[in-house]
Amino acid sequence: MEKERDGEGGTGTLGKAMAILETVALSDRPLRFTDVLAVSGQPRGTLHRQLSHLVQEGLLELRPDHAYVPGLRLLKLASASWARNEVRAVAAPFLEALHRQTGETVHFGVLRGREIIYLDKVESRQAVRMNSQIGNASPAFCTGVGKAALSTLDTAALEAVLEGMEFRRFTPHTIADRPSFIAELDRIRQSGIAFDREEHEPGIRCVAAPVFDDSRSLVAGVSVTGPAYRVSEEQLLEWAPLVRDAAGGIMGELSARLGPQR
Amino acid sequence: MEKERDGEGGTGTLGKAMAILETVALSDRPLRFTDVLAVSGQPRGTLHRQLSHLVQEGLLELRPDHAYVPGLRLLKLASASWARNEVRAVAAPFLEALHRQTGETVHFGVLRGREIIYLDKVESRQAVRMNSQIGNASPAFCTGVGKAALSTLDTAALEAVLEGMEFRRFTPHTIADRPSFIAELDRIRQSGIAFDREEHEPGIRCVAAPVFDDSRSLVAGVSVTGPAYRVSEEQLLEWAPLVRDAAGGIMGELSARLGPQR
DNA sequence: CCAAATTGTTCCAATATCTGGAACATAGTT
DNA sequence: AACTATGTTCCAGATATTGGAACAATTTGG
Repeated sequence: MEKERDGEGGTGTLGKAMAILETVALSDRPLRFTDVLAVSGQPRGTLHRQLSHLVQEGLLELRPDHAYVPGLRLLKLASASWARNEVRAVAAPFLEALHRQTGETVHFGVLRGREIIYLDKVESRQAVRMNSQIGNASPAFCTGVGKAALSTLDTAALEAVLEGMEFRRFTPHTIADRPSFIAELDRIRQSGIAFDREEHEPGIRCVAAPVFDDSRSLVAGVSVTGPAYRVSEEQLLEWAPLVRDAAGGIMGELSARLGPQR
Repeated sequence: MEKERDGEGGTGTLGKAMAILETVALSDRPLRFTDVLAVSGQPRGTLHRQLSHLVQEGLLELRPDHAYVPGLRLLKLASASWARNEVRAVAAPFLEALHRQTGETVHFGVLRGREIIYLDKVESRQAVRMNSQIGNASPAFCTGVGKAALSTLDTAALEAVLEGMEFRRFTPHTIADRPSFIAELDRIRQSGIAFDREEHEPGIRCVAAPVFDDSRSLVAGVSVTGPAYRVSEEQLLEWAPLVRDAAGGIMGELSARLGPQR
């Protein structure tokens, strides 16, 4: 058997189980046993038992056609994770205010490694439902919220994140090399505002501000997003102070509410 | 070491990890190490490593004040689970139609053991956000959706669910004993419609219809819910056909879309 | 201010659990 | 029917987990 794989794994059995769970859950199509086998690189017997355990625990479901799909137990757990998230609860009223002021979509996401995980979203005219965006992970380097968040890291922490970051080019405007990206972060630090000029999705612009605490145990961001045909770059500039105020308000409330007792 | 505990566990390491995760995630307050220790009944060293693993995997987070809270990785996984749920996707348009017809809140949930897990919810006038209800689990025996779902089970399956069901009395109207409940299910089978007459929450009424497939591998329900002051029992009766039609529509679409290939 | 108690963390031999190769089933195909 | 691809089970050997006890850090009380 292999000795140690370094980078990933680490948590023994649980880590392997989670790796498989994520493979299946984050795939965009149902995977059959053989599909997972190819990705995981584990021996058949082993993988079979691991998948069985995941199914028994309700984390995966095995459909009659032998395809594995994410299980409902994940939903139950996540609903708790979301409902009890203190940071999200503190931010919510500020997000709603920002939405009323701008009329456009407001996002709130936290940095996790090289990704931004969206915790909340406020937008208008749309049937109410768990937005596909919430819980979604996007690359940090090409989103407004992500760039704002990254701009607050110190040199060491930033280096750790940049190390091995894949600058995938999503649009012609994506900042897709390290020197340009570092220059961009400098501009963001100066102004306290990050722009996304169609860097992640064509036709989508956004203005964002960072939300963080002293120890950087929380690194997040707020943004206002809109379609380019409706939201000019001048418009983004006008909204910048509002976004910065919202971010400031959230930080003030956080230090007041969470600072004392912890 | 203990040999076998029967009832729970079963999946070895993973099962134990999930039990702890659930303890922490579903608790209504942040638990400290000792709190978890008391509930889990495991030795300190063991529990400590298990919690560490969960934290390393991002399923839990350890705050500076030594309190464990649900981690963000759960959100990421759940978002995939929700977005890719085929049944939910099929049901969505019918739920929206039902909401337009009634103007009240529409729920869609699937039966999982003795609980209903809500997969979707459509309601009006409310800021868009992941509804706290989605992913939430409610007892099946006292909700409209739950009773509708249970009414479709055969004797054996129903017995398995009733076995050990706790008929907690949530309101004065809760049907809280087995004979009455079985009689209620008979009525529901006759009419194909379940009512919740303030049985789960005071002041909340609801009318529901079951959604299921031939093999009962899917057992779910749709409902329309409203406050008693606005929604009379006569109103519920008027809506019953609409709810039944929505349920029928979902089932038709399901058998058409999922039947052939699987 | 120091002692005692509480809470959290680390260590390691014993052992339950997981691993993985191979044999065994079960579809699906020619 | 023979063949292939796919899924499932088995068991000796490798590994991770267990749980008691010792250790460290924090809080409480005299």
